[in-house]
Parts: sequence; structure tokens; C-alpha cells
Amino acid sequence: MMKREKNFPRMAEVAKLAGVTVMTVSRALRSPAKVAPDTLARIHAAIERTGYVPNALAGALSAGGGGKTITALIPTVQHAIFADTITGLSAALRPEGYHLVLGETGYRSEEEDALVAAFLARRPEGFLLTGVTRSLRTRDLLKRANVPVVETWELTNTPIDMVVGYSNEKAAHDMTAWLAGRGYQRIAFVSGPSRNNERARRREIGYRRALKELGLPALKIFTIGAPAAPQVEDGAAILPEVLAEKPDAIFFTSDIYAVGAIQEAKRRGIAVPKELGIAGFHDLAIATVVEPALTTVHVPGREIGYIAGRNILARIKGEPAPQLSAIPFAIVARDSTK
Amino acid sequence: MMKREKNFPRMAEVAKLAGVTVMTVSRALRSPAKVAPDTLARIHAAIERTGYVPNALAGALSAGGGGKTITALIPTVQHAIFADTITGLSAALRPEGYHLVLGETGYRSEEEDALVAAFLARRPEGFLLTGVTRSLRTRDLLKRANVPVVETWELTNTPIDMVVGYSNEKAAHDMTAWLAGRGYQRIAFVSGPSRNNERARRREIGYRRALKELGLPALKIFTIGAPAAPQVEDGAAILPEVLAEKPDAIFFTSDIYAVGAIQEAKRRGIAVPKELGIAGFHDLAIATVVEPALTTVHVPGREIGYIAGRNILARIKGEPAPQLSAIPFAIVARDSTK
DNA sequence: GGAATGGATGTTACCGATAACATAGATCGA
DNA sequence: TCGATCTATGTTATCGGTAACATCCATTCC
Repeated sequence: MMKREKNFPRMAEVAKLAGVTVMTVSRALRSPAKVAPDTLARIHAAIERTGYVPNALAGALSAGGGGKTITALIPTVQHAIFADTITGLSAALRPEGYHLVLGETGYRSEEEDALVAAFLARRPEGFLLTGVTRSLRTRDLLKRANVPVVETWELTNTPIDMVVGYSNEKAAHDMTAWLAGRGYQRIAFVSGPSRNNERARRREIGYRRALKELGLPALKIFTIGAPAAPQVEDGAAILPEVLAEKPDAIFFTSDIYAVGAIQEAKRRGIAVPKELGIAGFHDLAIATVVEPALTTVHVPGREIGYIAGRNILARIKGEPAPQLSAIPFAIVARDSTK
Repeated sequence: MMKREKNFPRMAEVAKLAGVTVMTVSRALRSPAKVAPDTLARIHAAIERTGYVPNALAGALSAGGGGKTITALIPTVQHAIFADTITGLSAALRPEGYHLVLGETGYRSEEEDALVAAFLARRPEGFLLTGVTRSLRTRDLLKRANVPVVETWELTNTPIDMVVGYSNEKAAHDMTAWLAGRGYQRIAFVSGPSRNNERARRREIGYRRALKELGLPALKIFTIGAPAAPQVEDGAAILPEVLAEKPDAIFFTSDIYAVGAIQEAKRRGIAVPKELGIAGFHDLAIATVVEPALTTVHVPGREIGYIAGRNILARIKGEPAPQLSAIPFAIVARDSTK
């Protein structure tokens, strides 16, 4: 029946060594106040001697539910903004003793579906998901699971449970309007792949809305069909194409592209920001390193993770948590725009 | 006794709906060939209707052991190089259906001790740890657990189980020697906090060894006592102090500091690389964005994660896996040095 | 001094699944 | 035609713990 698990000593071993039953050992670990001091000491000595580590799987199963884990699904840890979210989440979880289980979807929604099901099998006590659009089946599964779920990096009125984010549409709208306010008239827009990225789509909508409101000309919209992570070179490569539209400013939806474009513009002798203004999105570390420093939209990645974590924990403890938490973004003016 | 878990339907519900016993449902999921086709169909229909998701906790407990999870402990996801490692690990694990549980130690070894114990409780099938020095207790715990363990980002002859990394000492030595080869004579060394970072210590040793071998003067060694994540500003802030040693080159053990130093040098009208050569470590994205572009040591973060993952999986399957995998680093010459 | 009280520990049942063995029909060969 | 063999499914015990209730003994109080 080869059922015994690997090499771990069991509570029974500890109990025997301490001359008590397993239940007393269990108590010693979960509510030591109920155990006599000398018994406690014997048990701890036995734990030390055996190298006992409780089996959380068994504990969670018995206690009925997840073993203090929260699952986070993000597109990729490669992208600093999601890494920020993880850091924020981790910071919120640590003091409460919760652990983080991480999954990367690679921006693919089928992968997300598969991961949600797989992770649900581990009965986490909460979920952090990236974005707000997902398959019906996944929504349904999560709703039935009746577990705190936070969707992030966007806002919606119909979350599965809770949302923590900001409006990507408004962020792009505001940046576009801000550029117009600085005197730019022909503002081009370059987006990352939007096929599986609703956030990219919303930004495009915001950009369009701003142009319309301001009566500015709608230029052709460019999309970089990069496979996975954005690369600086992609921004450089697309610049000539965009220039054909004769823009006086270009708004990239990623700092990475924007940086590449700045470098390429310099190589071509185009004066930034005088002849061409360039703006990015995300406010990554490189934004302050390029010259001229990049004007961009600062997004609250870490805060999103932290607030999401706090909300999940609140829900677990039965405390109230807001269904929608809007975290402000901010336009950071630097030298790549007038 | 409120033991029932949250809201999840159990296998029993599915079984009743399909008119079979739980064992048949269990078989339908784990070895469908043993179940009659029409029974299988009824069971799948029942699963669909109930929204059943198997409880992996119970399954793993019964089957005796971890439920296809690998635990990785890294200092922080904020640092791109560790994020790379995670991406590599994740890529190795995904095709085999293994999941990644992530813990951040914040460079604190007590935190690592606590996390190892906590995660061990979840009976993962493998561990990836960062670095090769750790408390005896943790080593002991992991050895007893008899689970594949890969230590990373450094090399050692006495791993707990396996190591995947490169020699930080050699990397720093080689960069120092390379700088000397470019004609620099007074090479300063600026390190991040080394108190809880053995990799920083090893690099310092490598630097010193190179100087001695080459007969170059040993300058004062500088340490940036940054609290957590390195900041560009830290590199700028320390430059004046370092300049007091009259170096003709400075080797920073992080690109981030090096970038700050380049910017500060430019502000002060110091010509890089003519008057002052600057080298970094890690080869982050910013290295190609600063001007002049940064000479640095490229470290194989992603490969480390990938190989570590492959090795863990091999061990799990009982296949042989190397105790030591040395992954090459590379010196990348750019424009911040002669 | 005996009942009431309370602290320390033991017993029993159960969490949700799976391994191993058992059993009922169907199929098959001599 | 009848036992042997195979298929599909059921039964029982168990994984490693924990909740709830039971028990035992030492105090405490009138």
C-alpha cells in the first residue's frame, strides 16, 4: 500500500517520544495554553529531536479548508509592474502568516483557465487575478468556490468579487489630454499587443476619446505585435513607421517602447522634446535613466498588490472589504515632452 | 463540528449524481481507461454540472506526498535577476504540470529559516533556494525531508543536494582583470550590502584576488548600506566618496548603482570612460539605456531557474541529475569603459 | 468532607480522497 | 458446458491530522 509519505516523521512519533497522544501534540502546536508547561517542554524536545514538521495538507484537510495560502495569477513576473504587485501582496500577507502561490499565465487566457482550475484544487483561501475579463467558466468556478477573489489592474462594475485597480482608459485619456495641453497637436498612439490584453484595449479607447473631445486629428494607431515581453528595440524599430504619420508627439503604452523610440529619435537627429514629444506608461526605472528622462504615467503596482492582499485577508476574517478600490495613477512630467 | 470545507462540491456529490461510488469517480479522473465509456460520460457530465474541482489536499494526503508543487525562495521578486530565475523555473515546470509556490526572504536568513519550515509543511516535491549558505537547522531539515533541493546563484562543493549557478568570485575577478586589461590601474570596488549576502562577499574576494594577482593598488572598499532594493540614487550619492580615492575605474556590483554613478559623473563633468571607467554587474535592461552604455557582467538568471527546474524534475522522476551545474557568466563590453 | 469546578489529557469520528483487495457479470477456451 | 479469466465496480482501511466530547484528578468552597 506504499502510502507512507516520504521521510517525514509524523506527529505520532513525536507523541510517542513525549509520552502523550497525538492530540496533545496537536494542542501543543495550536493552542499551547491548554497544555501543561512540562508536557509542552517534553513535546518541544521531541519535535526538535525528530525534526518534525507538521503536515499542513493533513491539517488543512481536517480543519476544512485552505492552509493559509493565497494564489496570485499574473501574466509574467518579468514585467516589473507585476513583480511590484507581487511584492505588495507578499508584504500584506506576510504578517498574517499567509503564503503566496504564484502562477504565470503568459497573457494567455486558456492558460489562466487551466491554472485557476489547477490552483483551486489546492483550496487556496483567496485569489488575486490580473485584469477583469475572463472566461465564463472561470468566473463561474470562482464564484461557486465562494472564496475571496480580487481582480486587479483595471476597474469594472461587475467583478467576480472585488476589484483593485485604476482606469486604464482614463489614464490614457488623461495623458493624451495632458500632451495636448502642452501644445502637441498630432498625437500618435503606439500600443503593445492588445489581442489578449484588455488593458491595452482600454488605453486605446481612452486615447481616442481624448482626441475626439479635443478635436485633434486621429492618426493611424500602431500596434507592436511582440510575442512576449516588450523590448526596447521594438520601440526603436517602429519609430520610422510612426513618423510617416507626421506626429508631433507619440504616446507609447509602455515605457520600454518609449525608451527605444527616444534612442532611435536621437540617432536620427530628431530633437526630443522640441520636434517630437514622447510619453510612456508605467514609470519603470528606465524612465529616469534615458535622456531626456521620460514623461510617463505612474501606475500603482505595489499598492494594487498590497490593497488586494489586505482586502482578501479582511474577507477571510469576515470583515468588510470594498468591492471596488480605485487606486490613483499619476502623470509624471519629465523632459521627453515640452 | 463545522468541518465541511467551504462550498466546494465533493466527489461524493458527483458520484451520487452519476449513480456510482466515489471510487469510480476517482478512477474516472486518474485512470479513465479502467472505467466503462458510458459511465465515464455520466461522470463527466456530473462533474460539469456540479462544478467539481478535486481537492488536491486530500488527494496528496492519501497518495502520500506533495501535490505537484515546487517551492522557490528568493530574496525578492523586485530584482529582475530573480524574476528571471522564476521565469526560467516556471518554464521548466509548466510542461510537467508542476506548480510554483513562491516565497520572498527579503535577504534575511531568519526569514528563510521560517519559510523553509512553513513551506515544508506543505510537502512540496522540490525546493529552489537562493545562495548556498544557510543555517544548520535548515540544512538539516531539508536533508531529512529527502526532497530534491537546488541551491542557486553561486557554486559550492557541499550543497545540500544540488547547485546551479556560477562563481561570483570568478565573475568579479574576471571583470577586475578585464578592466586592468583595458589599462585601468586604480580600480575601486563598490558593493551592495554584504551582511546577509554571501554573493556580495564572494565578489569582493574575487576583486581582491585579481588586484593582488595583477599587482594593482588596493583601494578602500565601499559598501552601500541600502535597506532593501538598490536604487539608482544610491550609486550617484556614493560617487563623491569613491572619487576621493582617485580611482580611474569603478566596479559596482550592481548595474543600478553603476547607472547612478554614470549620471552623477556626467553632472560633474567627468568624462566616462576617458577619465573614469565604470562597470556594473547583472546586465539589466538599464545597462543599454544609460549613456554611455554600461559595461557589465551578464549573469544567466533565466538559465539558472530553468536548469534548476529540470534538475528537480529529473530527481523526482528518479532520473540522474548533476550535483553541480556551472552556468557561464559573460563580460559584456560596452561604452562605459575604454 | 463531599459536591462543584476546572485544568490536563485521552477517545472517537471525520476531513476528502486513494490503494488494495473483493466481488459480480460477461467472455472465452477446451 | 463449466471453470478460468477479464472487466467494471464496490468495500474497507488509511493518509496525518483536528473538532468535539469524555474522562480523570486536583482544587476549592460551604
